[in-house]
Amino acid sequence: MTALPDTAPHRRIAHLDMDAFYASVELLRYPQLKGLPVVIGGGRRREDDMLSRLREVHPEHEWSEHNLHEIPLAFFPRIAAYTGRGVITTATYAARQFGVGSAMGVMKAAKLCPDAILLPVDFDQYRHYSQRFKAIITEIAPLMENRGVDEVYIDFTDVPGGQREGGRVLARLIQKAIFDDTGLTCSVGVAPNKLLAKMASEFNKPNGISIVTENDLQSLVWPLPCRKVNGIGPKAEAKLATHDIHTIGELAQRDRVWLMQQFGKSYGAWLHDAAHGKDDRSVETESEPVSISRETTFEQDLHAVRNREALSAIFTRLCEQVAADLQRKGYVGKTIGIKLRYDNFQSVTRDQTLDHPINQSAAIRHAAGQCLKRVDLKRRLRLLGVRVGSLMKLEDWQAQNLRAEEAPTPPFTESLFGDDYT
DNA sequence: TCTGGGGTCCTAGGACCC
DNA sequence: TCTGGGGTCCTAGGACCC
Repeated sequence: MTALPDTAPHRRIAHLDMDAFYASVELLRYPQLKGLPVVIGGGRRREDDMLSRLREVHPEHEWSEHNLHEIPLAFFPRIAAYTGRGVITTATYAARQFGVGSAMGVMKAAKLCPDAILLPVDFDQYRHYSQRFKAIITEIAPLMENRGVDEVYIDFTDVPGGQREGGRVLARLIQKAIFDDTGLTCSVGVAPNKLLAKMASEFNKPNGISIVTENDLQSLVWPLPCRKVNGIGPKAEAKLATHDIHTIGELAQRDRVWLMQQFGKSYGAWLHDAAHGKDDRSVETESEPVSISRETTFEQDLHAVRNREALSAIFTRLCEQVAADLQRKGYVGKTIGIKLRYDNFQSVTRDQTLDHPINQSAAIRHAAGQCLKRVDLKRRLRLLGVRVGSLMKLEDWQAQNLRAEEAPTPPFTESLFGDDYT
């Protein structure tokens, strides 16, 4: 029997979080906004056509994508001019000083910081930079898990240099490689698992690194509010507070069985583990989507009868968008559902599972139309959504179909399902 | 001047089956 | 007069995350 080498690597998991990602990408295009309060969000309907306005006012200058950095500040839209229902996606650190933060309504932010510049979201641009920084990471450390556009987990354990200084050396290398290529900064936390790494990446923002080991649990993690745990949201926080549990340390002191009685077997046990820094989830490099959906909040609330035509057109468009998404990504799905939100913000969903998976807009619209018949349409609506779930790869479905020698599903045509949502 | 859009996962009840 | 025990699938809602 051979002894384990005494150099057996410690599990080292990194969480990397881009600093104010959307806003930072915008600052690369518009460096003249550096240091100013800038807010990204609001979405749709942005009279953003700064270039055409500039060409009118300053025709002596050749305005193009190449001199965006010369656009005078006066030409940037101010948040105070905004009217609509959007929320904020990101704010620069200068804007955060005013108490503006993500998920806040734009209108509320306008009150807090009326001089802030409001830029619309530009997902294509963010996706582009997202792919770039992720490609840089995987060149250095191939085991990377996507957590959305601006976050990843990375398994440092077996990467050369990943153990040095607890991961600090590799974290610094990755930070530098990303900055050299994109000009963007990020914050990294390295810890024995994802849970702690996620918390650690927040310790030194922006452009920071923090290293956490098992021994740091009591000193660094236990004093934090429970809400800092990824998985404890506003509801759980409030319920914990009713039991006089405010910090992770206070949570850790509670009896496991008692937590399971109060919060349910599964969540209670998880709370107990989390408070003790336990988490054995691995870094997953691949994942298959479970559902694909599209939804939209209307500019004004709509009524099913009085705004029937508008609603019907929106409904059709959502179905077409979902179908296009499915086709582009190569999926079919057999659970078709709708979601709507009433003017009082209450949401309801209905869904229906078909015999066969589909990806055609007309078929989706037909099934979703059936779902729509099962909800109360007397209240005014503020949101409508269409979802396709129980997904499978189109190629798998086709292969399975051939094997079963089933008759091919009849082609769906618009004329077959011309009926609308009532 | 309230409160986006895209997801995942969990729970819980009922249907249905063996 | 008293009524099993799994298992899986479907549906609705809700918590949470980025």
